[in-house]
Amino acid sequence: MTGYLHSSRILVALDCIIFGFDGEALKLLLIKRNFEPEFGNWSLMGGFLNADEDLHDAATRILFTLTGLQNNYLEQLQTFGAVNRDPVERTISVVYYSLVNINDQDPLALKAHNASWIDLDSKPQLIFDHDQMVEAALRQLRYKAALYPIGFELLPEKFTVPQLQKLYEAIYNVKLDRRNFSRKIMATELLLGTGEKDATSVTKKGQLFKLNKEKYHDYLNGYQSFLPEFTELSLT
Amino acid sequence: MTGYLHSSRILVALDCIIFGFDGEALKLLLIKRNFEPEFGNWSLMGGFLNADEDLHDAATRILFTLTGLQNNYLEQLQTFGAVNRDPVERTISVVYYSLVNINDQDPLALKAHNASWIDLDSKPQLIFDHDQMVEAALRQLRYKAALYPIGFELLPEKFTVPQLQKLYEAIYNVKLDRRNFSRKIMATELLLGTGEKDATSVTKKGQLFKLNKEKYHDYLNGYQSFLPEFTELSLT
DNA sequence: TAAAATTGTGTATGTTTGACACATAAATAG
DNA sequence: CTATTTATGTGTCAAACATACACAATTTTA
Repeated sequence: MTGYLHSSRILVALDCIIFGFDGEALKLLLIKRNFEPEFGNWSLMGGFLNADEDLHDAATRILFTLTGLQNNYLEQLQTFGAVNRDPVERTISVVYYSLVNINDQDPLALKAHNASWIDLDSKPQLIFDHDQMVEAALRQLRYKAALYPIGFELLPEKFTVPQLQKLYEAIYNVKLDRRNFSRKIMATELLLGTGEKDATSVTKKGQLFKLNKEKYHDYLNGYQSFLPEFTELSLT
Repeated sequence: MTGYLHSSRILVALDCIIFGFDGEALKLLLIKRNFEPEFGNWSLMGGFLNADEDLHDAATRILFTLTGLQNNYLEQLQTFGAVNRDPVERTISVVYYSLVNINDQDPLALKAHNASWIDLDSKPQLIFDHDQMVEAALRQLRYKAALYPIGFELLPEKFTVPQLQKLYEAIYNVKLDRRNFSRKIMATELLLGTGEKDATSVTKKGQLFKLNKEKYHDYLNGYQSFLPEFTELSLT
């Protein structure tokens, strides 16, 4: 029934949950607001939809503005539309979440927006309904990462199996068995050995792998499912 | 960054995908439009968000208007926001999907809106991007019904195990083994026997069950997962 | 009254998960 | 430089689960 003339045109915002991983914990890129409203409080990065702009393009723009990155994993999450969610003016917010490699971002852009990476565990209270948005994003990340190998989006191009394991442990907040995890991952054929060894880590032993792009896209397109057992984990 | 004054206020529509089940096939409640634009073509039921109305309330209102039903399963799916998706005016559409018992609706409301139940398999082409919406809704239904027992929302209060099986076969477009399905379902403890037998079906033998509401809510809240093996099915 | 169809329960097999042992290589402490 | 500690890579085994298939009982249909 779209297409009627109608009087209620409404402000459409976008907010973006940006996930990163530093090798130990899941992190969020948050903004300490140096502008009104809610000056001094923490929030997600956001912006408004322009009249001549696709929704997804707007999310891409907002992400680029903050991180300097353009080709990240970016997926629409949900739209928040309670009447009083923004006290200033009725605004609905289309929420996206993004997975980025924490090393790739533009530090100047971050500084300019007063943004910093915060451990998910020690997240401050956010403005408006942004806490609910983060909660929903984490749920979605957990679901999605169980069926599709999107976790790799959070890692650098080359990584070790234990690094990958730590990532999944951080996402699902569980301890996994090294041996079983390794076997499982290797069986997916998603990892290509590079022959190199990890030089950055404290312990130098891990073999560096990179992603098998072809297999990766097969999994993304759903021809096979990734680690379905994680779908059963209680998501506390 | 919500809260700025900003000039781009945009028309916000809602469209609703309504799933039903007639014992054999999954069905959609669709509208043959007797109004402009796109007069004579098929579309989803939709409407516009009022300025003083929560998003979810608006979806509930639209569903009620068409079906006369108020307490159905109703979940937000995704927001569609391509610039030219609606040729009349820039409109973003927040899409909801709903699961209803096909016997419970108000026939007068359906008539008044020129709506009818159409087999998913023989769906006509819909206006604008509504075909994409239906596709996304089916994907979501398949995902959700694998982890949560929301399929029951499509059945009458009392039903037989074979009826339930047919529903899952329709949702996932597969053939399931009677014996294994029955065992699996009984193990969930979601079914309470009523002692009665099915009088309506051609074959009168099936025992009628009803839903164990308590267990049902446990599953919905994610304390256990339902039939996770379906998450692995190829969703063609 | 017999045959066909549908429902309910049982059993066997192959696969996968999850728990744990051992060997090897690298880093660290003395 | 050597021994100890730490982290990584591969292997085995039992329990749980999915899958395939057999048979009995009841109702419908011919």
